[in-house]
Amino acid sequence: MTDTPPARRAARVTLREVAERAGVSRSAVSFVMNGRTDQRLSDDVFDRVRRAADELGYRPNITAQTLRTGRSGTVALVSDFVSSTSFANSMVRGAMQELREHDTLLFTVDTQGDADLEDQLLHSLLGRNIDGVIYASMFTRTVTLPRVLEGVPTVLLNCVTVDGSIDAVVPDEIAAGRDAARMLLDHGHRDGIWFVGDLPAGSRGGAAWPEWDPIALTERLAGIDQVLTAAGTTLAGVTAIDDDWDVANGRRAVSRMLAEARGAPTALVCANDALAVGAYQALHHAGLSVPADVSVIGFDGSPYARAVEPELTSIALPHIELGRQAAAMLAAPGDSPRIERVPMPIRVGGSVGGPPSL
Amino acid sequence: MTDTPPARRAARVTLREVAERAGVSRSAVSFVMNGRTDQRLSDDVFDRVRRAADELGYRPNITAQTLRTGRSGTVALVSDFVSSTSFANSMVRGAMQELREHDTLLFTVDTQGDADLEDQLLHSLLGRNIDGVIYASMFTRTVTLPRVLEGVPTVLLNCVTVDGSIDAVVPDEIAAGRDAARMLLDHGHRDGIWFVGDLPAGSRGGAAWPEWDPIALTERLAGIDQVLTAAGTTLAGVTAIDDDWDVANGRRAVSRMLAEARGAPTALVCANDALAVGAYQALHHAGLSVPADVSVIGFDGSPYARAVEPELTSIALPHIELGRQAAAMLAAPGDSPRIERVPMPIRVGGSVGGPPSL
DNA sequence: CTGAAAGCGCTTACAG
DNA sequence: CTGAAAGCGCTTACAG
Repeated sequence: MTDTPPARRAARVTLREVAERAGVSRSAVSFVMNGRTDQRLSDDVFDRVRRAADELGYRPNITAQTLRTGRSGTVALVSDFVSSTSFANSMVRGAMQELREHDTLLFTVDTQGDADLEDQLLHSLLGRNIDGVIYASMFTRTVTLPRVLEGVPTVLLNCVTVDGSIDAVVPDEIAAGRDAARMLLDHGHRDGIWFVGDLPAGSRGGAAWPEWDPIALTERLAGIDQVLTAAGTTLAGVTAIDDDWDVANGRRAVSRMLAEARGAPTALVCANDALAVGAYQALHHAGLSVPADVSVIGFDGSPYARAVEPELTSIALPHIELGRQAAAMLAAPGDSPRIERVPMPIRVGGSVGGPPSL
Repeated sequence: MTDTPPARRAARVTLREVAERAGVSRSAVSFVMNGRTDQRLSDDVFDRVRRAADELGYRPNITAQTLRTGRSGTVALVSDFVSSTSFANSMVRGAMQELREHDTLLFTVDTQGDADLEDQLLHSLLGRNIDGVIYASMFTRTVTLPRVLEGVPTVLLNCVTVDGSIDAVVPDEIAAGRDAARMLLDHGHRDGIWFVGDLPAGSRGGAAWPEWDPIALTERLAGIDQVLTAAGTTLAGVTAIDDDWDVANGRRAVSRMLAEARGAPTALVCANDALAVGAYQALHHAGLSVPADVSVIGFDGSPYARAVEPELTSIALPHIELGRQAAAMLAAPGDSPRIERVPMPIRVGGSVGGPPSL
């Protein structure tokens, strides 16, 4: 972008020209354009200015306003991968929608998890007088807020700081775990419920991002445990997944589990939809059908859920709503740090039924 | 965002302070910061300025630079739905990556196809002195460039104008169609090749966006026709899809087709991956297996392709590369309108084999 | 009720 | 080789 000529520079009408045409001072035009009725300008002046502005097609130079006021009507969504990958991307949509209501435009920036790049981008954004930052993560996890953001209005999206000192919006994973367990109990399952997708012993956050600490898994399991415990039972087992939570690993893990498990499972709760699809395949190979023989629940509400037959019942990540609420929080600053937990809706497919014994 | 205090306003170091600390003029600081060696400043001045800037943690106020120069180091990706939906969203990623190389930040804006909203957003962006616009569409189609963009450096992403007068980057759909056909011919298919996914007679662009004119379908079919014709054969048939190109409609259409078709198909080319997944299901219900009885090819390279067994062979939309090239084109303006056709890579799964007769 | 003036933080001819 | 000054297009006390 070094040698492009400035966009439409010559053509733009300026406030001064509006003032001249309307025969008033520049102050008056400014007041009218900003709808400041507290200046008790005459109706006549209001009309003349509006007309002149319309006729000239005047559009305020927001850069100049920003320089003067320090406010840009601009916000940045800074994330690791959110805006550049399909998964989780709807958070951007939610944020954009809400920001529209506040006449605020959105910068979108991904750091790929690179701290230097992040620092550079944040400085670049701050140099443009952004009014605030939505700091987002693709996976729900704990983060450390970059130091540059101290003093900058910031809301965390899909992540939290360890001390909970920063406004944050996260999915309600514990409730989601409870919902999954409750749904299975309601269908009559009890002692044959397995969880598919624990991390390999000793690891945190999966192979791809070993240093990350995903709280989704922990909380989903916690929610499930709560409900099962209250019902006087417990998970029949938990199967680890070696690497990524993808279809092939799900198939492999469930095949192994079916071969090894004493007492056939009646239901599988899978850490995400891709694993659940793998589970479908493993069940199919074992001659078991969903949901007649085994019920399956996934998490995420991803396209995977609609790619299988019967469609997968999945507890969806409310990405749009997460994004929207983060933007709303940024727009309406509160005093104490707020941690908003957004409910995860259940997308009902046909993958949950009663246990085969009933 | 009306009542937030300006971000870090008080804290920012200004060029004047650097000048004072270094004991030089503001001009000198400006020249040093912009690396202008043509001013023949002494090495001593250079050093003193750099040191002062470092010590004070000086960061130029880009808003002020923009006001002065008319250039903001900022570009907008304006689209219908690209940045707010998962599909096609990787175009944003490609654009961001390329823009990084040019120290340019990206505004992201979706109009939901609403012309008024689009107009409003474009004015808002232009008022912020953006240097250029990437005008993108979720589906490959023809567009009319908004009038506000006349005179603004613009590159079309995944769309073209009817007259081809604006720089554009689109996937090479014709070549993709050819590739699909050639792959099937290479595997020995010939007279049993069906296409799944034509529009219902008389409609354009699908039920959801009736006024749109998707060129993908036309061009894919054209490419297929070219190759089959050259090989002395032709499509055995084309099945229409009523509404959206989704899994359920694909299943229904292929079931119907299998029931009605004279001469069993040996291969299905599906207009997108979701339809292909539906085709898998229909074939399965009919007791046919992929690829032993019927080969299947999809388009898009979406997650659907990995949700089925065997994995679907799909001709992928090169979203990242599309975005990257659009950004590169914007950064390096050429004189004549350029239409760049980006190859669509074949993601080989296990869904293509020889026809059953071989 | 209205207008002249200062100033936001830069860049860049221009004079010395 | 360096510095003082104008100006980008606004907003906003301040004086009238």
